[in-house]
Amino acid sequence: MHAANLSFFARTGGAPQRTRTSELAAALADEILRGQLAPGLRLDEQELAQRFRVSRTPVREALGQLAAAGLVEHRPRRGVIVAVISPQRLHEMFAVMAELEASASRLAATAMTAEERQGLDASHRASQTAVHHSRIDDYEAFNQEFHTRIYAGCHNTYLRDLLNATRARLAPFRRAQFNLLGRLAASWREHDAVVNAILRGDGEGAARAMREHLTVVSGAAAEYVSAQTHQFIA
Amino acid sequence: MHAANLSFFARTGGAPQRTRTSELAAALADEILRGQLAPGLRLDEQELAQRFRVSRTPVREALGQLAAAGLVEHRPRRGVIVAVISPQRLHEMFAVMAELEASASRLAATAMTAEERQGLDASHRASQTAVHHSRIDDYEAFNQEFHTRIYAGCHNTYLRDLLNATRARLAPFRRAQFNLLGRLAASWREHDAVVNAILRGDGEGAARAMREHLTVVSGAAAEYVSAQTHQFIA
DNA sequence: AATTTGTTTCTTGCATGCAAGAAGCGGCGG
DNA sequence: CCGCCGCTTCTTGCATGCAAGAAACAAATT
Repeated sequence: MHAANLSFFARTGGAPQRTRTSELAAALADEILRGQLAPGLRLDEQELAQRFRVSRTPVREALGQLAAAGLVEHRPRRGVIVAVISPQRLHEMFAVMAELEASASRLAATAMTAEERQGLDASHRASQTAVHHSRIDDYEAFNQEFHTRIYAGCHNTYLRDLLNATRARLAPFRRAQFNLLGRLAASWREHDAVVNAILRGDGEGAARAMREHLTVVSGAAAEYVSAQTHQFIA
Repeated sequence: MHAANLSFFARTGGAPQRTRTSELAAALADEILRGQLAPGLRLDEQELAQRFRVSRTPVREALGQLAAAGLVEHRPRRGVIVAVISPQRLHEMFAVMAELEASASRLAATAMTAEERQGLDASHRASQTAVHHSRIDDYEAFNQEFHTRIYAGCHNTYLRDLLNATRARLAPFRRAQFNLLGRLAASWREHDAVVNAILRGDGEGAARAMREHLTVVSGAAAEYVSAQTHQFIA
């Protein structure tokens, strides 16, 4: 799985117009979101400049933009570190993620086109075989698609931006592939509730189903990560 | 009313540590959010450098951060312009604002402390006199306070950040003081529904009431602005 | 021995310089 | 008369240089 598409710095649409600063920002964001640069790690300007064969200027500009996006923390005159997310804040972000997805579901229930509804339904049905055969990786792909389809279906680019940004910031903490095996069937049933509500245009029901679904998942993930957060405190 | 606190660049907590770049970013964000720099306006690096008596470097860094935050648009090799918000996107943002506030209300209904509930109730009751005397300015202040108290009451700093950011970006379009007079009593009743739901711990009810409240307000504002958006296109 | 202060070194923040694109313009051709 | 092409100029993007602040270290004093 390539995390690059999670990055809101991958401005590679239309007229890409690559500039060193933007490439650096995208590359660093990617490494951070993938967890290759651990939270708390100090990012040295010179070191990065050497590594990417550029001067310190574009490095500084990229770091500044990452700081504005919240991926790194900038202590004036004291350097830049990869943002450290406290367990508290992690819980908050998961909670907001659930709320945002619930909102997207509500909007999607009334805004989706017939084609979008069909596509969502088809994808969801297809995922059922992955459940039957306990193919976790396949299901995970369907799971991604499920959420992405709903993001698209809400027809609200601002909400999609918020969702993608939040999802990206949570990405490093999802790697855990937390015992999805045991939840495969349950997850599908939860998805089913969301899909049915959306198909019948029940926004409120879709929102509630999605919120419940994510509250379960988020809870587990947050617990899991919180338990081992010490490794990030360094 | 000073808009500085609306800016997410006003990182003036703890160790302020002023750096020219951060001051520039805050100052420019402020001017943009106040509408002093019209959307579409081209921001010349040299000109800004002269105006703020600094070199181009901090100006460039500040602009890069504003671009990362979405307040300006960066066309590589072609300069930076103040972000233009289409009527479409404006509608979307208002819709998301309503969803976010609804979520905050839901969370507040269960997370608020006894003191916070008392404070909300007291403030809301006090605002009633402003309605009786049709004192719009007073009511507007209470209105602000009402929303701020709910932001605080949800006990979720990430959600608060999203709310503040969205509210800030919408600020330039709210200036319109759209015929609040006629809505004074209605607004208070809508607030009343939210407050009652929160006080009785009814998250779902609070969310619904808040969403309805904001859908009314947002709709009006969006219409109003869309109608005269041409002035921003140029 | 511990703490504090002075010094050294290293990093950051900003200014400046230079080269590569982009916009504007004049001339040429259709 | 209009459109296209090369040139000029201006702006941006990046590199480099320098000074101020912070961290690290050492020495001296209590």
